[in-house]
Amino acid sequence: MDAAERFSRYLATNRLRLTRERRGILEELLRIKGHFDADSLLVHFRSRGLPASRATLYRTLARLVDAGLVHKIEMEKGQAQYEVMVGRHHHDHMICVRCGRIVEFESREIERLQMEICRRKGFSMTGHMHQIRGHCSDCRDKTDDAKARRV
Amino acid sequence: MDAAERFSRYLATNRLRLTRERRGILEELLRIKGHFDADSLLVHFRSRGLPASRATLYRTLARLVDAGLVHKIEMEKGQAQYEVMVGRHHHDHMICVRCGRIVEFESREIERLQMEICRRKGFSMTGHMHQIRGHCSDCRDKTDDAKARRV
DNA sequence: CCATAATTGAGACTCAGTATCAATAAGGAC
DNA sequence: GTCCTTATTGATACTGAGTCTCAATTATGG
Repeated sequence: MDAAERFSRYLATNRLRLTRERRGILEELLRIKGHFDADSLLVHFRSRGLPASRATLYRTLARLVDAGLVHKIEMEKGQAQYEVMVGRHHHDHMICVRCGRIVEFESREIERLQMEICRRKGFSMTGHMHQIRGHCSDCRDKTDDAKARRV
Repeated sequence: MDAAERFSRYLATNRLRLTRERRGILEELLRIKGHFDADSLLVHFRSRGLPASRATLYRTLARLVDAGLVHKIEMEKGQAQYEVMVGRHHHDHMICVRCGRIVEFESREIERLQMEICRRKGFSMTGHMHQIRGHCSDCRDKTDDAKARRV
């Protein structure tokens, strides 16, 4: 079952409608790789004359997240980032506080420990957010250089 | 070394000044247990006639976070939550999406795995945010009841 | 094709936090 | 203590990211 099909079914089961805008947005998103935010997506759409207002983009992204086709990455500040989850499985993110680079990671072991913690505390998990903040390999080197020069 | 002393030293080393407002805010925070947000803190201060404007509260909280005396919990939406970290060590949070309850957890093992992941990816961690979202024990029961009734 | 209800888009609005800037007040030098 | 420099404060304006409103439009089921 492909992404379009999955979205159709999601919409149908929720008594929502498959509109031209929704179809267009999903179609275009499937072409995008990596992370993006809602407003740059709007610019992208406008620049190609694709139909979609700001409101509709935000609304459709929320639907796609709900349908499990897109993942929203809440940032500490600034705009949320999104990524298409078609053909990928769950992962978390390391975010470079210097250059903004987002590096993915996954750990079965951490996921398992999380479940275990929830079980112990009587919590039923619906989701989680695990972000590691720091300097990516490139920026770490630059920072080291800066330090070295300063000494 | 107590909290006031730690804050003084932090301010001194950063060429910042220990003002009446800053002293008062820290003093009052030390009385508070649990989690709180900036605006309810403002209401609290106003109701007792303590001196502090909204701007100063936000600014001072940022300083206290920087000094390591307070921890800021970025929420998915709505206001950030804060908690005083004096005499406590690091932990992460489970947040009930139904009632907003915040439950703390800690896992040496997860911390260790995080470090390991960073090492492997050449990332140098400056911090992390790990939030588990779901239903707390109370709300889970309520939800189950609701489901049961619906059937 | 019709009726109904969901959707859209333009722009107003909200919310949480930040910036501005003149008045005030620390903190160090003397 | 007095003076000087510079940080701080508070009232308020502003910002950014996202949400809401509502009349016009359009998908869907009958």
